[in-house]
Amino acid sequence: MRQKEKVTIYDISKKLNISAATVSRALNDSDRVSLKTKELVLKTAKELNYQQNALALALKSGRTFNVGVVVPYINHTFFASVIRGIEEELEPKGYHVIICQTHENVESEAKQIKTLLNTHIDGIFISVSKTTECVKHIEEVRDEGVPLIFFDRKKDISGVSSVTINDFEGAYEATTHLIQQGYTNIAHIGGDHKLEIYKHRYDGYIAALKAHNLPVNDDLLLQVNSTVEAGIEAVKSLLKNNISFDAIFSASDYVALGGMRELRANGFKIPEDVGVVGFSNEPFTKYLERPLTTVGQTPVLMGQIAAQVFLEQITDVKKNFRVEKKVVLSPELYTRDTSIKKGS
Amino acid sequence: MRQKEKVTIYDISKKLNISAATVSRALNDSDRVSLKTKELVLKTAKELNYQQNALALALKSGRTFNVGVVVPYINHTFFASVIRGIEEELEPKGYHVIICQTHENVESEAKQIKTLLNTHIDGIFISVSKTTECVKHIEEVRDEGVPLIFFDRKKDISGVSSVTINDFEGAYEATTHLIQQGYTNIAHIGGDHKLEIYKHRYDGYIAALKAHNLPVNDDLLLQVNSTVEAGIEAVKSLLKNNISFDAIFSASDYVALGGMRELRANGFKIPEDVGVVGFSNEPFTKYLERPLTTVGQTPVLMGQIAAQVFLEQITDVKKNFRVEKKVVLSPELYTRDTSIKKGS
DNA sequence: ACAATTAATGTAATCGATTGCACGAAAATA
DNA sequence: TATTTTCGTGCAATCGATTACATTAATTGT
Repeated sequence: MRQKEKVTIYDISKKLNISAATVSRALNDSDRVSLKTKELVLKTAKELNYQQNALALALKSGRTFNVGVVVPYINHTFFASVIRGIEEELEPKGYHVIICQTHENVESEAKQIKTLLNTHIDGIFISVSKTTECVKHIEEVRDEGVPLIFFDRKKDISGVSSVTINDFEGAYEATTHLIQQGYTNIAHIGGDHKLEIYKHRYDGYIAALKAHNLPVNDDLLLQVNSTVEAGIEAVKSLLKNNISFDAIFSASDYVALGGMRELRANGFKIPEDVGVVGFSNEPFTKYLERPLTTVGQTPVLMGQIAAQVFLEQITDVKKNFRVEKKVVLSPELYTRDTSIKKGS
Repeated sequence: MRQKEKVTIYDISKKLNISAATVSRALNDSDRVSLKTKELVLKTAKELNYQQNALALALKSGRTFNVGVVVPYINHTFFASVIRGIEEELEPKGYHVIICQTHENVESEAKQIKTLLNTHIDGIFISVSKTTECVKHIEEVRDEGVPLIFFDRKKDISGVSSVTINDFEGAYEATTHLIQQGYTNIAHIGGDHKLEIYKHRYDGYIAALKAHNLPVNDDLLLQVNSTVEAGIEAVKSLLKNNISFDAIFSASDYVALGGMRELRANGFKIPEDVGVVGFSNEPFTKYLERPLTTVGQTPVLMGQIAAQVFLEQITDVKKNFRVEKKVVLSPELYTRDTSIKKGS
């Protein structure tokens, strides 16, 4: 099967004995073409099954109607949902979303961004990788004049907009909830503070303890990757070091899952002996044998808003100015079995 | 911040007082350029930070070095892993992967494919949606001469290659395992037979029963969507109709998860009262309070092989012939807690 | 030393669509 | 009727890179 030759405006122009310029104008509904020719062109275009060549258009106009989304992992429900939100908002406007994964690797992130720029996308949405410290590759995007929007995991770069959730608030609420349930010795298994989100969750946890006059115990503070395996290891280390605790506030559902597994393996009952709260409201948390209390982040909404910020931005660019917009969403605590003491 | 003007071969040619043609040839390492100019051009290109304009190249050559991957959901670990495999294989060759979701909706699928074709991708990888019956939009891809490769969920279309797993074998092994564990009254909660994979899993289940002289009971056969909710509903309906069973072989881990939840809610013990086996080896299955027995599908390998088939195909197209290639991978049973009777 | 090669570079068309400018015809105005 | 507008259309350049063909310069052979 050979490649079908595509129909171009020249084919239409030849068939109608008019110039390609007129055809182009007719297709773009210019007011400098007579109604008659317009209709004729439109009819013929349909007959020949004309499809505008996106590449030629992009080359000429500089706009591809493609945007890039860069995330650590596409199979984390949180990111997948944000992408869903972005798609929902941009698809009606004719945009196409190119999704890239970094697997939490800066080099990969830099490479993906470079490729995206080379593909001439109209904008980039990014949730930075855990290993991202140097932000040169991100500043480059800004300097090329390509709209960039951070979501969830951002870096402080001047002139760049972001949509995040109030991680502090989420952590504060989660921790307060545990305290109100009667837990007093709450461990926090968080993530690397290089990522703002983990720093904020940590801060929220600390603030909640202080607000309730509970001591902060450094032994109860851990920083790990957000994987099930890391959760298992974290609890193992707590137990090995004979550190006593009656609850865990984890900055990740995966870590919480691993932690609970290890606790059970060591004979602890949840929530009787140890209360557990996670973060992200991954779908599996709801369906566990004992559903996990967790902080939800309204990811679809986050994506939608990020897309809106992008759309504002591109009209701003046309007007030749740029506004830095910082949107912060509120999280929501889903109270489920793992943090509700039977007695209370 | 204004858009930085890009450096083109004309900028290089002006600076060196040579023609753009020579610059182009030098950059492409043509043997019709003197070594001196070649080096000079390469040096100047580096100095000016020249980046080839992918759009112009694509317009001229017809190749974009972009491929599209169309899946129902990107947040299903199975699909995400296949994508990972495709990326791993194609990235070194300079290809970029555009990921599209259909949300199990044919209309969306057709639209995504149309957009991909319009974006002039070099090939398409697809796992069709559940609702895909009419395959006109897929035949169109083939007819346009764009390489198309099915993975996992395929349709029978002549001239189209595919990479799948042996679902029959996986189901046969899973069912046989349950039988060997002493379960005799095994329900099968499958999926819509419009998808080959579910038909094959059903066939494998039936074949295993027959091979062990067990009767096939229509009451024990259900077809549902692969969601947790559907699993809950399925078990509800079995219980409501007083249909007795001592095991479930589910064609989906999500359904199995929902099913187990409902069983427990009704006081059934797993695996003592009811044995359960899922399908896909989703990561959460391993970390459940009671880890789920399930059939693994080597998705990364599937992606890699699909990519290889694609690469073969595009060289074939150049040679002006096309081979239809059907690769079938072997699944693997992960035996875990939910199907191992304590006594045995 | 002169014709015949060969090597290196330039010219211009091409990929498909857009758009500023120019031109002719028809319509409106004086 | 003469003159100015308005309208519809065409010409040609442009976006950036590639490449067949032409041309010039350098090299070889006799």
